[in-house]
Amino acid sequence: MAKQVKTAISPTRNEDYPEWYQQVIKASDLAERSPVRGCMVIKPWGYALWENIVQAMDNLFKATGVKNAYFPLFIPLSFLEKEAEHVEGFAKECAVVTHHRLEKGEGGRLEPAGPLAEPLVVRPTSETIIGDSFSRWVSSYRDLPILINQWANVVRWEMRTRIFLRTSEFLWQEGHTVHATAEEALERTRMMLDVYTTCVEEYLAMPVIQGHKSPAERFPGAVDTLCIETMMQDRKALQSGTSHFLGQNFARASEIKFQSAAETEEYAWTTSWGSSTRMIGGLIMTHGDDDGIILPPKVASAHVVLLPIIRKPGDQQSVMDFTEKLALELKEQTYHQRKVVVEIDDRDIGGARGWDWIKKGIPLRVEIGPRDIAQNSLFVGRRDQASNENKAIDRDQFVAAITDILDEIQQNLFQRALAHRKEHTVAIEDKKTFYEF
RNA sequence: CGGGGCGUAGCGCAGUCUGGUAGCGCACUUGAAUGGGGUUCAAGGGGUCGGAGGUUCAAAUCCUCUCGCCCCGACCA
Repeated sequence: MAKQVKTAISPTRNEDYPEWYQQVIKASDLAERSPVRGCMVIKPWGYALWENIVQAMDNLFKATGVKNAYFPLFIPLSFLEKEAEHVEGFAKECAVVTHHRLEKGEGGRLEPAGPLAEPLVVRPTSETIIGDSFSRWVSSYRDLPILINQWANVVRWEMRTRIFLRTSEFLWQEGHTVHATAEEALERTRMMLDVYTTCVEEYLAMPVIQGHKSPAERFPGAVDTLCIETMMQDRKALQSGTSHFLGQNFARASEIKFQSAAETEEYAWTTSWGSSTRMIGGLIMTHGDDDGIILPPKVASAHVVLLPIIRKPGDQQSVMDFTEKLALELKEQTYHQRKVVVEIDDRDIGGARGWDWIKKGIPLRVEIGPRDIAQNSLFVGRRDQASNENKAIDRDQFVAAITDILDEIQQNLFQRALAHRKEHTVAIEDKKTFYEF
């Protein structure tokens, strides 16, 4: 008799949301905790998801004229001291490198040796080190604008970490631009917020609300910080990207000056904008259900898993042939600039196999047995539908329709998240009502 | 960093109060039977009991210190 298990994940979201989050990640095969405090190991299933997000976002950046570059991991301590408010905000929570050698000490232990003349800070963000380069890249208004992005890791020694949502080290992109006028810099600040909105809504299927951060929440040294927020299933908001108008603050700190057409020397206007692996945390908390994560097709690590069902040894050959031929045809389909990614799972582990893929959030599961082959059909389960709602679909129709089905899932996930947000949003016009609420 | 909880096999836990041969479930390996929703049976492998020091004939268990994890709070640029 099959074990009576109602949901693949325990506890459910309603029972204990934070614990559900931990469990759903464990079951998803996306990532795991590492021996290093607050740091995570991103496993292949999770990294493929990140690569797809990177790809989508990178294309959107480049479409606005942004180019990628790379700057050092280490920032001289003195660089961080240049911008007064920046100093305030970044004085804490940084990893600092003070030595450059290890020596064998007492009892064979390795001990730091060779103190550095100036400590190096592992970048928590790169305004200052990139600003240093910009100061040399800019001398004339003809050099502007400069539109740079880097994909990198950064370290922020947070007191409390949660996998994907806030880790000591995380992967992100940081864009840094330099402009001749405040208007142009402001326009860029808003433009990149729109790019984030597009990416998060169209690829991650998460409805976004744009806004301004309060002065207290503003990036240290910024004149204005714009952000996008998304509502999780526990009805809390998650910041999923920020875009900063830095005014001339960092230009003054880093001496980014240029000669204008009117032959005057002026400080440039800069922006910076970032988004990180936290988006994956948001994705999990937006779409996940009590059976695990649900990956939106446009960024899913894989689109469809084929599950051959072999009952008798004699069926092995014909089922596998049918499966592999189907895989080849599916892989030829293109879904939003990406070839359809197909997994074949022929492990002989019974029903646990299907549940593995449900927990991993793959959009489509296809069971292939002798019965299906006889009828040239497939038994298809969609991750955005109940786990027992599988349907028989004609094989050739499925191949022809797979991109439409994936689109349907993508849309469905977005609409579901949007409905959830609407249901739990209240418009409040005055302070009194707000505090009462 | 403050409050609370917890560290025993890959995961989840019992054993700790009352010191006496290291256990259970799942996972894993092998074999067999099954087979379209977590199947069953059998036989196996795997543990410095987070770490260090102490008490004792004897420590997972008692004492001291320490490290780490989870939740809440502050922080989250």
